[in-house]
Amino acid sequence: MTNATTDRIRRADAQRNRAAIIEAALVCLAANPRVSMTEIAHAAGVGRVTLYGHFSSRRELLDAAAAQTISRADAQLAPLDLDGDAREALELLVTSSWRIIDNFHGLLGAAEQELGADRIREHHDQTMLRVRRLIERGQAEARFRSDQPAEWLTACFFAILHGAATEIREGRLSEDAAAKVIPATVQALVSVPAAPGSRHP
Amino acid sequence: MTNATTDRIRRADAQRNRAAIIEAALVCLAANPRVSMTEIAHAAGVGRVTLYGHFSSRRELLDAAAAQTISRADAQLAPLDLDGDAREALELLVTSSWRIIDNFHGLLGAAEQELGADRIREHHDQTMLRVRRLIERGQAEARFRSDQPAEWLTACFFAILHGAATEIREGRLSEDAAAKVIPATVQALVSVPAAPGSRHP
DNA sequence: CATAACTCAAACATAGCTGTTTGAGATACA
DNA sequence: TGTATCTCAAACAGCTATGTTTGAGTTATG
Repeated sequence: MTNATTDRIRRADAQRNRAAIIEAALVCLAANPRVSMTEIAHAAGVGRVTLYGHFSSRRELLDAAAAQTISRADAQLAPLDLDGDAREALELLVTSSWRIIDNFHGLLGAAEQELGADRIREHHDQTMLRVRRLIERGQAEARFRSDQPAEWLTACFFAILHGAATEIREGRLSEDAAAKVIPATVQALVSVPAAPGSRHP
Repeated sequence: MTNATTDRIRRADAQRNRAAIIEAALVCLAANPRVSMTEIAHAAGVGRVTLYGHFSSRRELLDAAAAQTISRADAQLAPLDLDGDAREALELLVTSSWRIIDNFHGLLGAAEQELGADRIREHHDQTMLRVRRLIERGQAEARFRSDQPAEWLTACFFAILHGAATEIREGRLSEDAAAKVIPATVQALVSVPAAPGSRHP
């Protein structure tokens, strides 16, 4: 089984299994960045030897999973126009990205142990920077709270997204409900707080 | 070296080392629930054999770390009077607990691999329930937003606290700054949002 | 000061995981 | 249908980490 073969000439079953392995890797890594290759194989419904037949090392599997995640992120995030109203831009970003950011999280965790996994880190850094820039712009325009550092608000953004992914993974939150609460929660995070003296109804 | 010996009759150096090992375990587990015993020993400034001299297994060390965390939590959280104004109660809870909740997080992660680590899970569940009850009360009193499930707001509470701990651990947030932004962020999470039509300054 | 407690380098055994090989059976495809 | 690809059980090798033992040196304590 030569891994240098392009997808185009793989048999149907090999293609299916390869895709299943990558998907299983992303799911398992999100839950546990140190998941074993045996578990990933099992989650993909293939044997361990088959997994190694497709990816000769953990590193190679991580790279393939990263490439797929980056490709998906590029397809979903790059086209986003974040130049309009900061609130609406943030909501658009949240709505488009919350599912995929959890994949980054798992891969980043795994990448910590694999020296050289620069691509995934760099891509995630770009995403973080993008979020941060948007938050900074919202602050400059007084659309977002500026009493807290943008860096902290960015960290909160990701914390909430990952928290949501965990809730979904553990069955406590449905995807439908998530699509509603996540954007609202992120908006709450960045909203300018009411004046200290004002009372809420 | 008999581990059944009570602390009272341990030599001073043994007491110091034992405490250092537990503390190192909590710190290391918070960063990585699967940290090796070798790393914990190193972080504690002792040899691996010394660690095993004090704790005959990973499980025993986890239990001791859990016992200490529970004891600290009890000392710090149990006396809190959460019966007053929901906003103030939540702030009190945040201010008192954010440092210790990260210890629970690491221990819970480690506990996932150790069947029987029920005490730490149970204690954490109690804490979660306590937060959730408070949030529910705040919702019932219209002091907190009720358009999102209390369960979700509880998850966000913990996500923010853990996010903060990570930021501190990685040097991006100082403890001083954390003491300011965390309570404000948690308040933002639960605050009743402004009416959809109102505009912010 | 004498002695017990404590520490730890070195070495050992074992378990679990990664990575590899082999060959028979299954699957895909022309 | 023939053939190449693909899969995987079984087995192997090597590595890492856990848990254990030994004995010499260090530290604490009465």
